[in-house]
Amino acid sequence: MGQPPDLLQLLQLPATEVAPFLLGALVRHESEEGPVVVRLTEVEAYLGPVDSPDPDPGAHSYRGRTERNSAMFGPPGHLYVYFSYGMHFSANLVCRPEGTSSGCLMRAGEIVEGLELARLRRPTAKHDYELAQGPARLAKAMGFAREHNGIPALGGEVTVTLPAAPATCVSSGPRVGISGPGGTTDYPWRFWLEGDPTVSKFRPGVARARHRPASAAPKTQ
DNA sequence: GGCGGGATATTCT
DNA sequence: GAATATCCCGCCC
Repeated sequence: MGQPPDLLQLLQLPATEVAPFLLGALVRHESEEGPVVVRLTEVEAYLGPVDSPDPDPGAHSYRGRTERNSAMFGPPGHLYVYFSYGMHFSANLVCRPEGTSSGCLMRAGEIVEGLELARLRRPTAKHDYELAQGPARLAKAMGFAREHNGIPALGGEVTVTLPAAPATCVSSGPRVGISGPGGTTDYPWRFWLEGDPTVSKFRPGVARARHRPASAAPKTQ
């Protein structure tokens, strides 16, 4: 028996409408090493390219389809897993019909099954609430990596199950780690379960001073 | 527990 | 060449 029709139907909608319903959802990944299940406590919504009805300057797909982001243009209910900062993976659940681009970034959650395996994958976590406290941590605890980009998430290796009832105590605010247009309070598309200890700590997406090669030092005159 | 800085590779300009 | 949907470590409260 597959998913209740609710979920696939829900995933036809833009991520901004889907996101709050994903709070409390269970995401199960059955790998060769064993199963791990996370209960989502924090997600972020991303919409589409500049020339779409819902342009989103913070979205990877804002400048159109590329090899990297093509999974976001694929069918809803699949994963978009991307690699960033040269070392981390993060996973999205793709929304809206094929050919359009929208997705929900899984930012944080509580590991509710497969704790031992999750601890092995995240040896630096001092507490269990840190195992999936952040998008790259969640992906690592779940075992999501490059090979999971574009695979179905509604059955098979990965399964998403909605909670019996939509979550209460949902808060929303600006997205994390995005600076410039699209990153500020104009787009309050980060959703989380208020008070849950597994929700990631926000660091405001302000541009911190960056390491720069000496050759790129600012001109003084 | 909160900060500052470094690390790392893929992408697009 | 520069930015990035981030995390970890060391240090300081």
